[in-house]
Order: sequence, then structure tokens, then C-alpha cells
Amino acid sequence: MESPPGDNQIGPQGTETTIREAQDAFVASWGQMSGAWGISRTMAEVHALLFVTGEALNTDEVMERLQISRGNASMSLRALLEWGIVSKAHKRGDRKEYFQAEQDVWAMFRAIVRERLKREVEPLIAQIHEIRDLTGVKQKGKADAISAETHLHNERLDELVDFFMTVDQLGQRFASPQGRGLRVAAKMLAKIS
Amino acid sequence: MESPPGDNQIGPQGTETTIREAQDAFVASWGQMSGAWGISRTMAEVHALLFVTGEALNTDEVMERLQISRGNASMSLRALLEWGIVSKAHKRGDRKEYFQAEQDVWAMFRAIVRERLKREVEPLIAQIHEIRDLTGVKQKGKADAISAETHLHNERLDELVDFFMTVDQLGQRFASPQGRGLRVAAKMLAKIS
DNA sequence: CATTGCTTTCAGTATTTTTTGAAACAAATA
DNA sequence: TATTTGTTTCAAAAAATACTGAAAGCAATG
Repeated sequence: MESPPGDNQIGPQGTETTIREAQDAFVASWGQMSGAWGISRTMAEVHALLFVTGEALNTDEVMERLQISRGNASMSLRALLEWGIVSKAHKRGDRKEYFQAEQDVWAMFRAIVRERLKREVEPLIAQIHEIRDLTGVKQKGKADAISAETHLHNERLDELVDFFMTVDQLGQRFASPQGRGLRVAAKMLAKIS
Repeated sequence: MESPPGDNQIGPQGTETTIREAQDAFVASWGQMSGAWGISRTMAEVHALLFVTGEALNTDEVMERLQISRGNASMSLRALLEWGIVSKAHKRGDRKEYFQAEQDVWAMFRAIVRERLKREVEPLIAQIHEIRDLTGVKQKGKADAISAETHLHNERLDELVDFFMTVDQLGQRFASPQGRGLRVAAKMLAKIS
């Protein structure tokens, strides 16, 4: 069970324990980000585990490896399915359901962008629009009898809506399946000094 | 004190109460997003209030308007200062400190991007690098005696680091003061059908 | 259609995060 | 330097969130 001391490098002997250590470290790192990402620690950890092992695991394997309850594992896996970054798999001769993470990093982030637009950006746009209507519907024509204060208020909200609509459109483009092209564009853009 | 019924439109009479309603609605909407954004509800609400009023407010005004404690207001304001989206202001003849939100929406999001890169992306890159080193430092040369499993593991982490480094570079560009140009680029990119 | 194997749900519990409020601190004025 | 005014800190309390485990649900097999 114990690995030879000082053996944390490549080679036939220590490989498996080292990989597992690396996987655990990755799960912990990913899990730490959960707060900033607005998801639960477990959800991030389950995703990290599936991603870093690259395997299709069943609920019991996830429970065992992360030491979490069945309910927690089940809910986290379902949430990951809803985000579209984990999919179901089946093994012949096995009635269990297996789960595997999207392995293409860019595809994974496209799914996340798609989902965040749907859950955050688009509802916000709708809500700000409603709020905007409280102080007079947008109208290019006459400058009406609007107080200066109201005018500034309206401008602030309009700018915000405008920003989020731009983000939404850019995001949609990135998130679309054809968005693959953007990967190249992004890498080029990022490198140009 | 009471506004004429049915008067939620423009005009001298109901303007002030309507603006306040709109502001409160905005504060509530923004506050709802706090969870997804990984910040506390109060912090989002304080920011929303400063942004939507466009005024420089002092701690007491914020406490009163949002019905929160002094400690909470103080901590939220400091956090917003650290994010760089709220700044201090002083009024002559007044010893209180006033706080005002960045009003330029694009500048505000540049600050947020800058901060998230620093707090999330860059530490993640460093950590994944460390984890990557557990299973052999990146070396283009010889393909060594590495197991297929280790090889795949390494490839997964390398892809991830590569992705985050691209995001970091793109983000830096957007977040830089010269990133103003990107605003135009983004709007154009978003519109091209 | 009863049984078995597996998954989901959810009320109760535990944990984590956020908020409060009062004391300590700091800075300006008398 | 004492006093007054304003800000920050932080232990304790409250609130929100996440997790557990057992029961209910569902579907495949005998």
C-alpha cells in the first residue's frame, strides 16, 4: 500500500499513487474556486474528478472517492448534466449509470458561457428593461418634459442594457457550435503584442 | 407623501417617488445576482445603490437606505473599493467619507475582469502548474518511459493551462486602460451576422 | 406482477457564510 | 491633550446554504 519514499516521479513503480495524488490536488484546487463561481463545493469537486480522471464513473465511485453522500452525489451530477458539461454513459452488462465530463476544454467553456448567459445575463436584461419602463419608455423622438434627474437615471440603465446586450451577442457567438472558429481568433487576439 | 394614483409616468408630480421605486427595483435585481457572482448580497446591493443613484453617499446614507448595520456597510464599501469599482470622495465642510460608483459601464467591467483574473485565473494557472509538475515537468524532447495513463493525464492539464493562459491574455488586453478600443471591437464583433 | 437494483427526493441536520453591534481605533477640533 | 466625530474590527448571533440518509420512486429482470 505504501509507495517507495522519494518516488514522486515518473516510472512504473510509483505512477499510480502519484497520479492519484495529482488528481486529488486538482479536485481540491477546482473545489476552492466554487465560491467565486457561485456553485457548491461538491459540484465543483465532482466535475473536477470526472474531468481529471477522464473516465466514466458511476454514483458509487464518485461517493466513495469524494466521501460524500448518495443524495449529494446524485444532485451534483444532475446539476452538472443541466450545465451540459457532463453526460451520461452506459456500460454493457451493467445497469448503473455512468457519468463522464466533457473533455474538450473549449467545448466545456462554451457550454458554461451558454448557460450563464441564459441564467444571468438574459434575465438581467429583461429585468432592467422592466425597470427602465417605470421612468418612461425609450423614445427617440421628443425630449418630453423629463426632469434632468430622470434623464440621467434613464441613461445609466440604457448604458447597462446596451452593455449586457453586447455581452449576450458576443457570448452567443462564442457559445455556438460554429464558435469553434473563435478559439483560433481568441488565441490570435491574445498573442498579438 | 403619497403619490397620485396611476401616476407612474413622467411629469413633475410623481417623478421622485417613481425614481426611487426604480432604484429600489434595480438594487433588488442586482442583489439577486450576488449568488451567481460569488459575492454577498449586501455587497451587490451597495454597489447597485451607488451605481443607480449616481451620487456620492456616506456610510450612514447607505445604512439607512438599505437597512443594514454599520459594520456590514463598512465592510461592503471596503470590498467595493478593493474591486476598484467604487471610489472615495469628500465634501468640503463635511468630515464624513463619501463613496461613489464608477459610472462608465465598460470601465466598471474592465475593473471586474482585472480583479477576477488576479483572484481566480492566475492562482489557478499557478496551482495547475504545480500539479502538472507532480507527473513530470513539461519537456518537448524525449517521450520518456511514461505510462499512457500519465500521458493522457498530463495532456488534460496542459490543455487546461493553455486555455486559462489564453483567457488571461485576452482578459489583460480587455482590462487595460487602452482596452477602450476593445469596446468598439466587441460591439462590432457582436453585431456581424 | 413481484422482486431486485439503482436513482431521486426531501425533511432534518450540519456547516458555512453573512450580518450585527459594541468596543477599539483614528483623526480632526476645541 | 481632551473631546467629539467618524471608521474599522471582530466575536457572537443569525441566516443562508449545503449535506445526509432513509424512504419513495422507477425500471429492468425473473
